[in-house]
Amino acid sequence: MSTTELDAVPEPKYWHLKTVLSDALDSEFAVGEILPNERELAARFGVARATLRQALEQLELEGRLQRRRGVGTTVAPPRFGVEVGSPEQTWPGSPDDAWQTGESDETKPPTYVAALLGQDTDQKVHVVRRTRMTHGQPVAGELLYVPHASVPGLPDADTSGDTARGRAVLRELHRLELNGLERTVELGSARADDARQLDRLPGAPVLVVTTSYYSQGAVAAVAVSTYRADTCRLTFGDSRPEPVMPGTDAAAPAAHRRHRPASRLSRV
Amino acid sequence: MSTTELDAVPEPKYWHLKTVLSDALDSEFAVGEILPNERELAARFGVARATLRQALEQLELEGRLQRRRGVGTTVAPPRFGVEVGSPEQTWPGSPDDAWQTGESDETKPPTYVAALLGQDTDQKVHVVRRTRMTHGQPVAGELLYVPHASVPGLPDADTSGDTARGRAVLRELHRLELNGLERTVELGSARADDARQLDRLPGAPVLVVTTSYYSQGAVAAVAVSTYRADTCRLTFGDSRPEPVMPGTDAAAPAAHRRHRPASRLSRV
DNA sequence: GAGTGGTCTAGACCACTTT
DNA sequence: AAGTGGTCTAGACCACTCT
Repeated sequence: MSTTELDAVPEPKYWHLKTVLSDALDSEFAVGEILPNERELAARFGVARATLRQALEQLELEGRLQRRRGVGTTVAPPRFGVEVGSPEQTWPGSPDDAWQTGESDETKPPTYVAALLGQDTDQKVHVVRRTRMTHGQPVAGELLYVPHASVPGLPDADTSGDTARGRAVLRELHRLELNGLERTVELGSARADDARQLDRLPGAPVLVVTTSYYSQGAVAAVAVSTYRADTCRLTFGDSRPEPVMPGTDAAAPAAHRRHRPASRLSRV
Repeated sequence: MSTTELDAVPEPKYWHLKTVLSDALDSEFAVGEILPNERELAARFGVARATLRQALEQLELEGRLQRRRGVGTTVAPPRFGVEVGSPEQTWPGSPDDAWQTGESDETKPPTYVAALLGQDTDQKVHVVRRTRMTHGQPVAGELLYVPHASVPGLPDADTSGDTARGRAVLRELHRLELNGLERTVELGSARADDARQLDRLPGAPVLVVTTSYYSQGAVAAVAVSTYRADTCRLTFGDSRPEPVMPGTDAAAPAAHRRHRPASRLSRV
């Protein structure tokens, strides 16, 4: 079996493998279909399992595959577009937002959050856990940090781990005027708790969105959201010059919510 | 039952290793310092090199380390914050933007770009290559796709691979009115050409930002930018609630351009 | 219990950079 | 030439999900 071509360019095997597999996915497999298992695939391509896995890992990173221990490897559907930056700026927990409020707690924030909030590290804040669902699947987890100063009306009674308390924090937060917000997006890997929440293994790649909510010139709250990087495509509707039409379902420019906007990573 | 449940959780070695290394980085190493080589580290921790590498890979993914073949592994500086979504919406190539215009070409766009542009796949468009530099390092590469319809004034003379032509395309583009834009962010892996441009190996993780520029209700141009995920933190200055005051320079909330907002991935 | 992906080992050689 | 990280192998065992 002369392996055809390309001895001139010492392309790594796993890289070439990835290309071959990628093509095969486009032409021979349907979404949701299960691939042959790793040992079989490795044998079929004449490589060690570790090499085969290196290719699969990349394809999973690109959202083309989904692997689950004990089950198998399946062809992933195109990534969801999850809206992160809607033109109308609202506090977290607004009636229309896609998050489910979870437990609330009261702890010292991590240093980088304390820095964003402009307060000392040893000062406790409210922490509200939230989850974002799409198509019945959890796509993101969030920790919302709210300093006591932002929700002065909240009684101190501490029924920790209570979802009712989480809702109370959000309700109090809404009394403030929202003066703007700022976001950053970076790559991270899922901590153990995030991973569990997202139905992934620890270390899975996530997109970390950090949002600072401003009120009266100060940071009133900080949200750290971790989105599954394999299944999500974050969308920002910066957009639109026309008069704001809140409530109306995305009167955004047409032609982009297409049938299946093929990922840039698929075959052209 | 009677025994403590501590060993009930078999944490993977590489995961534990990563934690140990992460702590060591914070306490014993300075930015830029080189670590012992992989064989030595593996021996020191009593694991196989592959296992050690699994931990290093994660730390690199999180932007904590930087590895270069033939050189060694160094402690990475905190991620840059690169502004992606400024409040003032401008065409690419505006005088203040951070991009260097490169070669221009004329080819068929990939299918997903054609879809965004709302035109057939076999129809050629202008393609302008651009590079974004920060601190003397390339942090992003971009392909800007401009349909002929958007730049009717451009002569057809094709001196392909010319940077002057790239600038001409941008200049013509600026004649249009910009009516809004839309962005998506997703995780990808660097193609061979991107990798070369970003001084990384193919397959390196990148943040892919896709921007659709709208003019008169249609998509006038599409930019696909790939940022180094290991070194970049994308920032979006969504911000600002006050009545829209175009032209006025972002009266954005202060206190957020801090000295060095520690990454969420560093020790708390 | 059978089958899957996840972890781990102990080697080997290659591609690259520096000396 | 020496030293680094990058690729690859051929095994082994573990954790998990199904039936």
